[in-house]
Amino acid sequence: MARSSFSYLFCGESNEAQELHRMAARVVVPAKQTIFSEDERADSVFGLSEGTVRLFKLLPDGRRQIVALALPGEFLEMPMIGRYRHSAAAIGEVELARFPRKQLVAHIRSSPKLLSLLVDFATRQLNLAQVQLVMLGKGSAEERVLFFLNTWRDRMAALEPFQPYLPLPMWREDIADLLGLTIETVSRTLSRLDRKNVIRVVPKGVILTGLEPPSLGSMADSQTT
Amino acid sequence: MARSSFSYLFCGESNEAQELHRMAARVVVPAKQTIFSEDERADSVFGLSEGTVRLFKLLPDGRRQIVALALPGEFLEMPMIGRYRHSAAAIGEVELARFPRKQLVAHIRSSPKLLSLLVDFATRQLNLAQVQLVMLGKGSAEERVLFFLNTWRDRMAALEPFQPYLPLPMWREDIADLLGLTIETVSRTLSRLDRKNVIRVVPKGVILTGLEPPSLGSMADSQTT
DNA sequence: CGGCGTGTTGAAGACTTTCAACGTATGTGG
DNA sequence: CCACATACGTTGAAAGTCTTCAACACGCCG
Repeated sequence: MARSSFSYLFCGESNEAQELHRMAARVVVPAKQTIFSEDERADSVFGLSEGTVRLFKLLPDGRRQIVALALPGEFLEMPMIGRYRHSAAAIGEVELARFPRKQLVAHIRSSPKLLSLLVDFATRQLNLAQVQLVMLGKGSAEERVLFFLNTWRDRMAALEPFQPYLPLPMWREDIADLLGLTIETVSRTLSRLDRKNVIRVVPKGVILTGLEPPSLGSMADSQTT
Repeated sequence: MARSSFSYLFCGESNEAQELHRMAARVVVPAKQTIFSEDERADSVFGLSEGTVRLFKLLPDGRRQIVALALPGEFLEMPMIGRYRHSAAAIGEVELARFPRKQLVAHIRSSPKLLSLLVDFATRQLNLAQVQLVMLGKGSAEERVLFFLNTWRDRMAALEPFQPYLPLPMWREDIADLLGLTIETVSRTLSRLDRKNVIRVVPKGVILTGLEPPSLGSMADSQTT
């Protein structure tokens, strides 16, 4: 099994990973394609092997809020639930592991190890969501953008060694919908940070020149003792 | 064991509830008292038996964001984690079940039933957080207040039969910090909704006169098939 | 009865959004 | 290989919403 497959990333090198892997179908989805939509029956469960996926909710009038950006090793939704609670779409081309839900659920229920991993995963997601709540509730436009860049940098660093060049595979619209801003405000804020020499805005990313750790701690760890 | 104890509310009438109950110490905390603070070592895990608890994060400059309001039957934090990820404070007087964390964790790990319940709980919390993300990111002041009232009404209805009078045990400041607004804006918005005959503002609550279901669906269910 | 914590209302100010125009990049077809 | 079309990004000016600062009202408890 490849080190870059979802099952390995989620479970590590274990029997559980092997078993998950056997159960999964590899699916490649082209950029910008929808993977599933909110309220659909969740007959499949998806794990992300490669690429970035936006998880979002739509309001009746078309407003969109991104609730999370998924990275490799993460489920696109909580697996035990029978209906998708948000929509998912590929940002660039992505590679997914698709599981038949009934089969996956039965397997998870029978494995304390997997249940524990799932609790840890959910805990991590909850932490991420709550930190983002703080940003949306209390942060100015500049704080939100800096928070996003810091968070993104930390999450990327967990996948590959740090580089001053931080790739941003998503569009301005995605950043805006994640931070509860408009694309214009995001653009203006990035420009202002560039003028202040905090970052350098380059195509498809930024170069971090003067970025200190965020004020909310790295919320990536879910130490499980 | 009382029907109103945390263990019963969390597990239902089962052996697991009995065992949890044995492990718990009953603690009563007076109104406004802090229960634990963010970043402290989480040697105890708390479940809520009675009352309302605010879970919040503080920014270095003192700004406060409430990430959730806990109701009876809910853990105040994810139990498997060694350090509190947010602070908790009693709104009115509350009754808690306090568990020694090491013991509780060991017990949970050994019980697939409890692990499953925990996954379901985490899933529900994640859904709540994500719906709130949408509100904070995309909602106007009026939408946020209506969303809060609807959500609160739904959560209360799950505990006791619906009444047109909706008690609001928390202060204006809590509502403001939950919705990412100021107390003045909350107050003005409630007054405006009163003038529009959508609600009637009364001491310690509101009377719902013309409130339709929220636009985001009841996010209380985490159907687990 | 008085005082403090809490809630409401008003007016000025700040920040983000909206609407609009312009710039830049990418990719396809001639 | 260039030209143009389209999608994405940036910038400006006006407008709107929420915040801030301030004053006042209400209610509870000593």
